[in-house]
Amino acid sequence: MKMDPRTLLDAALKVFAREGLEGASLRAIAREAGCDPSLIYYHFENKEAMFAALLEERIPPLVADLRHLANPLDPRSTAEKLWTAMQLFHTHLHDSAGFRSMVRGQIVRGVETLPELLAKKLLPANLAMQAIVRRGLRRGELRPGLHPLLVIMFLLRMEAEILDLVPVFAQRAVGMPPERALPLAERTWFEVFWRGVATRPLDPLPFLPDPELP
Amino acid sequence: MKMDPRTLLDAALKVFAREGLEGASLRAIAREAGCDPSLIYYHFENKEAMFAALLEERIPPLVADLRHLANPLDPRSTAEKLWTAMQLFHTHLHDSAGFRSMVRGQIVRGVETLPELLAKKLLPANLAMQAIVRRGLRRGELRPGLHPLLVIMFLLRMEAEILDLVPVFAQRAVGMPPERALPLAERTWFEVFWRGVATRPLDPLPFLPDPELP
DNA sequence: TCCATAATTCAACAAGCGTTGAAAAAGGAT
DNA sequence: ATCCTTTTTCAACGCTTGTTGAATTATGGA
Repeated sequence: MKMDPRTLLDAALKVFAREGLEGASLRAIAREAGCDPSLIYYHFENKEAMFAALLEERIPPLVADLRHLANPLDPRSTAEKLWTAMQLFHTHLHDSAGFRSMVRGQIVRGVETLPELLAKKLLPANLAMQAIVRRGLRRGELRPGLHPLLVIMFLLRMEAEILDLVPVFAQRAVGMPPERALPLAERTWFEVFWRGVATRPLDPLPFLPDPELP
Repeated sequence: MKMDPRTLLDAALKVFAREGLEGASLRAIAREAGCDPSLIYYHFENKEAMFAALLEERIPPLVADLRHLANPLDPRSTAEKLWTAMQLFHTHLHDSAGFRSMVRGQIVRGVETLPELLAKKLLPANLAMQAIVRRGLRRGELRPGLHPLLVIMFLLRMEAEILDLVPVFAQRAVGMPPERALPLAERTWFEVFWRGVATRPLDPLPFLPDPELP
């Protein structure tokens, strides 16, 4: 019947997103894919290798897009670049709740093998983000004195938080379906963030999408 | 030798903070307390009951303080109230990394018995925070149109994030010992947040502590 | 000192985990 | 059909987990 490794990865992604890296059991992944757990070991070295494969699909394209964005010749404003960076994280990682929770959880817990690999892979993304922020500081678009790392942490951690929590909270708390609440939360967050870090917080942000869209 | 349940709770707190609710094993807690795992069942009904006991110690005082703060007769500005609210979460929950990760993790995962109890306990805290935000909106201190729940989520989730991540990142990324990096990050975050949500973002915030303190 | 009760440990359970080696099934070429 | 190789399943190992009932030790009052 020849199982496509793709199917296994898709199943794994589903389970990782629900349960996180440690919470996702091979048996659950196998159940999701409709096969025996041991079959996974025929196609992948082990569970972490599956996760690494999923990251490998997502991180390089994200890094490439971020590098493009950080190019100083790109004439867009720092505001628009940061907004776009946030959207890039959304489009590349929105289905990787397992990834997000792991990055966060494992960083707090200590250094193991996977986060180290992860840190290496994500370093270029971090550098690209820093380049954008430093350029914004030099050009006077960002308030002087802000620590670039804190700026990046604020923007991206909250975006991850929104991706995780808003779909759950939306219906019961805001009374909105997630597909409307998510763009609203992201837009609101970026406005708050940008006013917070900008030298001229009251300048309009014409690149933001219309919040009144149906 | 009569083991004080207090000692068990302290040991549990340590392990919960390191490993989270699911990651913390009874055997690890028992090791930390220097006793047999089964002894825990003599003093507590089960693991979740231990966790609930820890919450029981912390949430009511937090709620009481927040209620005081939300009192409309308290003449302080909305900015100072929100800053104080953030500090209250810090002082009451800074040692409860397990609590923070659980609230976040379990909310995403779905509703089980403990989070439901938790939601009930935290509802008054949520209402007090909402009261502060709505009062700020009425008085024109907060930008009109902001969703109160998003405002609260932004402020407190990032505070939790800072408590979790800054102690880890401080040394290696910002080059500071945590005891200096943490106040800096909190202060910076609140400035960003307040400029983001305030009607007059450029007004000074005289109640903030001096960032240049030794 | 004896004894009832409280406090603690021991040993084991069932369940779930990641993983493995061998057995079974399926597929393709001759 | 046969043979070889690729793919899949079965059964099990060793480990950790939460939990429990019985056995053991400590404690305090008569």
